[in-house]
Amino acid sequence: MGTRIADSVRERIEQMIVTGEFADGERLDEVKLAEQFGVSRTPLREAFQALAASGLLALEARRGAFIRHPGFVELVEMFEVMAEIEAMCGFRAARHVTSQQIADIDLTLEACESAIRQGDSDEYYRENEKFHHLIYEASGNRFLAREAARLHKRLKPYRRMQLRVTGRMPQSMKEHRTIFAALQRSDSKAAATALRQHVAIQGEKFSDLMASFQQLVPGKAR
Amino acid sequence: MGTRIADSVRERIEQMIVTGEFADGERLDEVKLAEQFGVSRTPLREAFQALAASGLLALEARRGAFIRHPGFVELVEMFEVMAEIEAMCGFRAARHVTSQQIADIDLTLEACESAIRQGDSDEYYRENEKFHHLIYEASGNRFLAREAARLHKRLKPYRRMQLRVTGRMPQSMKEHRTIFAALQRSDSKAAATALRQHVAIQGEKFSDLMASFQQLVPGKAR
DNA sequence: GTTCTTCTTCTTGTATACAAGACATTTGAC
DNA sequence: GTCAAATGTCTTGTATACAAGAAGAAGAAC
Repeated sequence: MGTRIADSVRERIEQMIVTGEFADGERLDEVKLAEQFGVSRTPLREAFQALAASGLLALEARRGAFIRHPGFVELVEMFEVMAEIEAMCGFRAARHVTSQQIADIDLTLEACESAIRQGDSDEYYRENEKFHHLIYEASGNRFLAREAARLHKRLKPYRRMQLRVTGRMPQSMKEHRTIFAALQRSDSKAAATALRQHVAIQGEKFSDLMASFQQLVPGKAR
Repeated sequence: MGTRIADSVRERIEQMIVTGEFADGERLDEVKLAEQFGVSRTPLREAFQALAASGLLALEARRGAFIRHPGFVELVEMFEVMAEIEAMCGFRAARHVTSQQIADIDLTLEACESAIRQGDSDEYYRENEKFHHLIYEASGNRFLAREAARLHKRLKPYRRMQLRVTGRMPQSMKEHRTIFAALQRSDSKAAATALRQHVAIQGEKFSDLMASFQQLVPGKAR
């Protein structure tokens, strides 16, 4: 067994949480889950700790582990921060990006367009993710890149549902092109603004997010 | 025994790490440390996991836990991000700050000045910390506030040594006043700029940081 | 003499056993 | 009848025992 049980358990639980398999505030029973997964409590507890560190779980001393879905307000707050972080990445990327990175980004954009033509939203999603990560890297600040990736991952389930909204894909694509153009001509401010706009929750995106949120976390109005 | 051993152990190790008691890359022996602290391996391992999540430790599968001091480059990168996060807090705080919060901030500033007059750098440090945290809170974005506090804590040891540099305290104080004035007149841009400047590593602060870094993590040039 | 293989030992990863706190239920007193 | 206290059960926190992988040393083959 070369792989760590604790890690695989963590991923499985994480998946279950982000797909909305647990209600908000629900208590996770160590023994039951361990039994269900066919492992002992030790790796399960380690998984709990990791999930708590990511903010998906709240560990209360001697009380247990509780599912902690972000409320709608917190979600909007997170997107607000994400927008600013992405803007920061873009600002720096416009100055530090290499021609190799420009070429890489160009490739993902073409893959994105191909995905749209074929109506393959999963493929679009994957390439979209690559696009953003490439910009994080291009910022030239590796700490920033890691933080951006972390937050990006945290927001994954909500962003994904948003993309399914009709007409969002071509609009998103257009924004990608705007961002790319700004990077190409090393226009820091334009890159930052375009990325901020691209990520920020405003206008109809607001109600789109709200809808996907309701779908994922029903009954948590706040 | 109302407190969790795992937590107290985590804090103790954290303290040991940030005070430079371990060399970079050093491997931490579970058994030895457990023995030294008089606890079993279980809470110690949990502490390791938490420290790894904070980035202070690198856990390599079946190899062990290794001390991971940030290199100088990474440190500068972290301060760069911190500056931007603080700017973001300030920008939002200028719009959302309540009169109660203004009063609270004012109090810490006066405490800061009193600390300077008495040459009490520890007291100044504590009030300085309060000042920044109040601004995080005043941003009105609780997620942002949490993230800012997290990064702030991470940079604690390096900032602290910087403050000891001669003449830094009054300069820092002046900047606090500028920030406060911007908040009072709800000038978002000025608040953001002032905070960015206050936190950013530039000019002589660069060499100050380098010096304190060398002192804390000798022999890690990068 | 060098290199590859094998064995030993050490260390981490996992399971299980034990202790102690928290919550609920029941019983007793007012 | 209601409230409080005590006890019992359940769950988490900690300790220890066991298994498996990795690094290092020793020996054999070339």
